[in-house]
Amino acid sequence: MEKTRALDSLSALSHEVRLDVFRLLIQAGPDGMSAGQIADALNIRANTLSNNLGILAQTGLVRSVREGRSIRYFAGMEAMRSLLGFLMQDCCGGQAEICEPVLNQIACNC
Amino acid sequence: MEKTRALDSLSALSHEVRLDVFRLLIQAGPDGMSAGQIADALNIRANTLSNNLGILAQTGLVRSVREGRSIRYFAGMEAMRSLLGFLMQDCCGGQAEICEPVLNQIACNC
DNA sequence: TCCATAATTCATGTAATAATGAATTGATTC
DNA sequence: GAATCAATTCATTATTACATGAATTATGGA
Repeated sequence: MEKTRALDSLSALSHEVRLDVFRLLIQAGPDGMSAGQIADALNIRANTLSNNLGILAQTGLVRSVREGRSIRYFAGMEAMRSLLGFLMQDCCGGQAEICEPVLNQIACNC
Repeated sequence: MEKTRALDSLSALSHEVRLDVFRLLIQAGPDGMSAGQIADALNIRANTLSNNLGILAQTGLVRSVREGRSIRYFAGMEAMRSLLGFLMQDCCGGQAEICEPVLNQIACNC
């Protein structure tokens, strides 16, 4: 992951609504949730949520699929894992072999 | 980890200087680096760096120890690990047992 | 075709963040 | 105890992000 994307990802998560949305989708797992379900669950206005979903989606931290007149959102586990990889890159003074196998397991079967 | 601290941590990392500093300290490992060494390595003014180290330190993402007239900084691996735990909490629709053992290994022997 | 629902886009006023120069605190050495 | 070096604090200015109300696009059903 390049630095610009890491910064965008971290910036996306450093906002209460977006953090709540991301964690909700993490917890929802493979089923995901529609925008309306997210708005109801977190009590957020539709346009505010839409803006923030867009910001998360730009980073890959959430993905979306249209289903009829709804749009279903999912946590982007791959983006999450590569963000963690970037943060921990060359950890511990070059002994990367200690950390990288761990990070490779964050995929979490979702 | 409570949400407020997670937001502060993510906000701290979503800034180019602070992200560079954090990753540099991750790479430096257990030896850490003095503020002056960090400033030299990243070509940052002393007061700018000091402000940003302070913001990182508030979150626990960096720790510091005075050594004579220098101050030595380290990456705060424990804070990092608990941030990841918060982000991934109750991952995958309640099947937390898939993810938590992985996160517990991020400690990375540093 | 017309209406209702789901979600997004746009425009605006407000508030939070950041970089810099100057001054200050703390620790060492002569 | 004066001088020096390392790091921090303070005050100012400029930039950026945010929430909201109103309008718009897209889909499905009557």
